[in-house]
Amino acid sequence: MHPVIRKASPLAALKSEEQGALLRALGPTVRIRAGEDILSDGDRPGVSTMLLEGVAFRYKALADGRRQILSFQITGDVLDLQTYVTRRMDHGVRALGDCKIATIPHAAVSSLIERYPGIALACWRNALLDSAISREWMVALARRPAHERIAHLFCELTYRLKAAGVAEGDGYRLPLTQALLAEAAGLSAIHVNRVLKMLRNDGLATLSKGVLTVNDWEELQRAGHFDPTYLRPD
Amino acid sequence: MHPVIRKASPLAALKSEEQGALLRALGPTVRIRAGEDILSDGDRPGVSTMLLEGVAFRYKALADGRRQILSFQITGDVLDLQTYVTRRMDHGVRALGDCKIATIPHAAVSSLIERYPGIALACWRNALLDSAISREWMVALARRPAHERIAHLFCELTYRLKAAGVAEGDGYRLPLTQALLAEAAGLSAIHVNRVLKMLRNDGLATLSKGVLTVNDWEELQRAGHFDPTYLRPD
DNA sequence: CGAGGTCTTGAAGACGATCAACAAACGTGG
DNA sequence: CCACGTTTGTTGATCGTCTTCAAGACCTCG
Repeated sequence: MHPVIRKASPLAALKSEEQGALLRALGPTVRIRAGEDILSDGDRPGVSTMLLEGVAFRYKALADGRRQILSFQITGDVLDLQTYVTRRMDHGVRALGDCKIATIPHAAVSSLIERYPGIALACWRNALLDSAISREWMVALARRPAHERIAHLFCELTYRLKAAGVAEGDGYRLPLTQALLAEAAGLSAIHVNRVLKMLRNDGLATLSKGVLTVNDWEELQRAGHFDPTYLRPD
Repeated sequence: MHPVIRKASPLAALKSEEQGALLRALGPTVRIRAGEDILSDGDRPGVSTMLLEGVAFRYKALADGRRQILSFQITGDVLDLQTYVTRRMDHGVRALGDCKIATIPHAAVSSLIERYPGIALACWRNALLDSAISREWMVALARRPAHERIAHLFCELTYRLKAAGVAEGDGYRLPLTQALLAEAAGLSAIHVNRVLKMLRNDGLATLSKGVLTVNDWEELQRAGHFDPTYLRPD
């Protein structure tokens, strides 16, 4: 299997004929450096973008300059299939660490989903997984206290990255600053700092110098009320 | 145009031939009373459900019994096209007021989207609109203070219901209790009460006996930082 | 070595939750 | 029609979580 079609991804179910067609439609690989926008709010791209390597995040900017991170995307995710239908991006997508991407012209998307129903279904599945993650995250933002939110986010990222075969072992590279974590969790950076200290002291997880170390996976899941069911599209 | 295919809905762009095919595929109309589940968490329906009349809401229950409302659905929305792909509901959908629904067997969905690409596209558009609303709501839950959240929610509902031609004038029926509003806004019912009092005293909006009256639309939009762009799929 | 980003800690204050009590509205049955 | 229990709405008081302000330590990289 091509490394971009990572295991456990919605694309993994594609027949090899379909995988080949999809990969052939991809344009050249482009490197994006950490912190750069892959897609900006208001863009009207004529292509759809696939994340080949690295971690990126969706975000919205508020009028006063604050930002809210909406979700994280990992290797193998299609970042803006939506622009194929709606044309205009209503949020930005930014590289967390260094990334590699490739694009597919919307016209090629058209003929792919027309010719290969399996690809259309896989894209649909991908979008539904994103929605499921959004729903779970809405509940966390609205109802869970700070330490549960952070624990839950750590669980989700760890689970997804491991399922994708991108992360291994107890500690893995995750170039997330406390400020970014605050923008994801709907908290202030200062409070994130205090929560991280608690998680560290309690021996659950440690985020330091861009490496997330999960010290007690069972307890971390409990702390974040994490149930991975929503990540398995069944 | 059939009243179910309400104006401004993603389905409104369908050719009349496609509309006819869609409507013929619908099963008999079923009445649902206020407060009843249309779909429950964990359901594996063999049909997809369309909301013909009324307002419903998606929700998730937390382990401790609290609930979070994820979104509101109105006349013409397809409630669980997702089960066509993922089979299992990961949240519930409940009737806010009395509703009418009709179902379409998944097999019929299959042949519809196969035969009429326009229907597939409209369904896709419908799903993307839901996602856009989720994103906006995530920002509100994470970053906006209570009165902005409530104002924003009132704006969104008013805008959508008017665009759909379901609500008219400055006051319209919306059987929303303060407790439910709290479950949607991620607040306590008591605080919702105080916020409503403020909105009422400031002459922005009044929610009383299941009727939402918008007293000052311009000011309400400002108070909620409401920009309807995200509701127009372009 | 200096500069900017990141992390850390303390103190004060705001926003919203919780607790407690009561009023008003509503539906039901007597 | 009234008595009632239940749901919904209202208000006050207290408390806790998280924010904001302020300052300093650490780290990395030119």
